[in-house]
Formats: sequence, structure tokens, C-alpha cells
Amino acid sequence: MIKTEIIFSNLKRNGHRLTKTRKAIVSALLTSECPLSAFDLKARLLDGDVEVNKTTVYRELAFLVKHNVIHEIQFGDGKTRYRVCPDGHHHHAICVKCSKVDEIIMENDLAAHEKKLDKLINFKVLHHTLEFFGLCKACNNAELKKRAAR
Amino acid sequence: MIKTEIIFSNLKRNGHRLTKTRKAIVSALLTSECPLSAFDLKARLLDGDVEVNKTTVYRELAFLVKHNVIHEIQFGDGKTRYRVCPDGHHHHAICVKCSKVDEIIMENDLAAHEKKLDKLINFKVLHHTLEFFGLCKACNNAELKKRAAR
DNA sequence: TTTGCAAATGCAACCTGGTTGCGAAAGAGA
DNA sequence: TCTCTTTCGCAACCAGGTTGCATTTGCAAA
Repeated sequence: MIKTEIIFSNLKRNGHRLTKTRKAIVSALLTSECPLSAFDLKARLLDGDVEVNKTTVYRELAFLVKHNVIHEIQFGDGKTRYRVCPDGHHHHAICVKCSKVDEIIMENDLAAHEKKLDKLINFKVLHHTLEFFGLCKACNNAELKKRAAR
Repeated sequence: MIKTEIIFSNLKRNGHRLTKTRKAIVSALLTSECPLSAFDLKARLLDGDVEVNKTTVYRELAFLVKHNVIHEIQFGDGKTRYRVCPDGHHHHAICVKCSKVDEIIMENDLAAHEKKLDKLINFKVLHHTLEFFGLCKACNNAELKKRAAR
């Protein structure tokens, strides 16, 4: 995976060490199909036989956020999740039943809204969060089937 | 305030008691200009000489959410905030410096997006969150002034 | 290859927001 | 006023996340 190498060499160039933990965390986040919480991440590292203390996980995540390798996402369940910085700005569709996360891209853009906020109430938008919560295809089908059976 | 009376009589009609605590919490949330956390609320009640145990605050908030009097809002700082259910669906502009919260209404609606999600990936949206984070007018001015002084 | 030092790590203890079990207090209808 | 159920307060607990400090480890220079 080429993206891993780019991240590693960037970190190295800026004088940071490439420890076993750091490499494992970046790789895990890169290969994950959805954002991971600190807890999820710790479990996933353990699957790959890398045992890491939770303090280290939190510190490493903070480090990677600080150096713009990953960023935080909040789904409102009290857990902070992390994902490798995407090229564009994405939003998410989160299934409230199975927690599956899909990335979505909004075409008629929120950028226009951010500009409007500035004009109307002089609010300078730095960033925003937009998450959709509902039922994914599979869960919705299961739900419909259950209802039909009654 | 007439809205208070409507809420109280609705609760009463449904067989719920109107305790000192319940009345104080509803009133505090109604008169607050921004969503309150459990902690904020407890402090505000104390200002009005109503001392309430934190467990009671959390239980009362859960009760009011369950009965559709208030709802939760997440600003991603690890605290759940509450506000009296608004007539329409609002979003927020949250100042990252002073934490001032403004309500905003989006005209070109997200409802169209929710329909599109359903069509494209069969995702049934139940609800969504959209919050803008940035600098309010006052904080932005202060920031500009500080920069000009340098 | 070895050495030295800052960066990274592990551990234990801690903090904060929120929850649970249970006995005591208090609305409100009879 | 009595009675019964809802509500309340307390203490103990839980989960996610943080901090201080001593130890280990990359890695660059010698």
C-alpha cells in the first residue's frame, strides 16, 4: 500500500520515529473501512499480535491528529472515532442498528451555507459536522421482513 | 410564559407529577438562550435556589427526552446538551472560543439529501446532525484586532 | 558498533460525564 | 388524612479519556 509509505516517510522527514506501535496504528486506520475508536483500534492491533497500552493508543492518536495524519469524528455516542485524513471532505451515513458507516459526498455544497453564515451573522466557519443516522439497506430489509411476518 | 403552561398541563394530563424539580428544569431550559448540559443546568437551578442531586438531573432529563419535551444535542465535546423541542428542525453555529450557540435554519434543505441517500444506497434516514464550528462575530473581531496590533 | 539522548511507552492513579440500586420523601387522587 | 406510586438523594459504580513518572527504545552521531 503506497499511502502508508507516504505517511511514514513524511513523519520521518519531520523528525518523528517510526515505532512498531505507530506503524501498526497508521496501518490499522488505513485498512479499516470505517472510523475506529481508541478501543476498537486497541482490539484490532491485538488481532495483529501488537499489544499496546491504552495510554499509548490515546497519545499516539493525539500525535497523529496533531500532525494531520488522521482526524476525529464524533457520532454522538460518547466515543471519539478516528480515520486517516481523506482527500475530500466527507460525511457519513451511520446505521443506528448495526453501526455500519458509509461515506457520502454532498453535491449541492455546504460551502455556500458557510459563506451565507458569514454574511448573515458574521460567523466564520472553521469546520462543520454533518452525520445522517438511520437504517442501512440490510437492517431496513430485516426490519421490513419482521413487520411483514406479523 | 405560555409555553411553560402548555408543557406542564400536557405532562399532568398524561399522569405525570409536577414536582418542584421538574418545573424548575423545564423553566430553566425554556428561558436559556442556548442548549444546556446537565452540569450547566444544575448550576442554573442553584442560582434560583433549587438544589438538585445530579442523579435527579440526569433522570429528569431522560424523562423529558422520553416524553418529547426536550431533546439532546451533541457538540462533540463529550457533553450531552439539552433544549426544549423546537417547532422546526434547527442547526447550530457554535463559537469555538466563547461557546456561544446560535440557531440557524437552512433553506435549501437537507431533506432532499435524505431522499437521495435512500435512492442511492438504500439508507433510511431517521435523523441527522449538522453543526458549524467557528468564530462568532465578537470573537472574530477580537481576533482581527489582536492580529492588527502585531 | 556502540553510545547518548530525546521520543515513545507502560503502569497506576486519577478525572469527568453519566448510570444503577435502594431506601426515603413527597405529589395527588380517594 | 391516608395510601400508593412516582420521584428524589445518596453512595457506589462504570466507561472514556488524561496525567505523572519511571523505563524502554529509535536512531543519529561518534
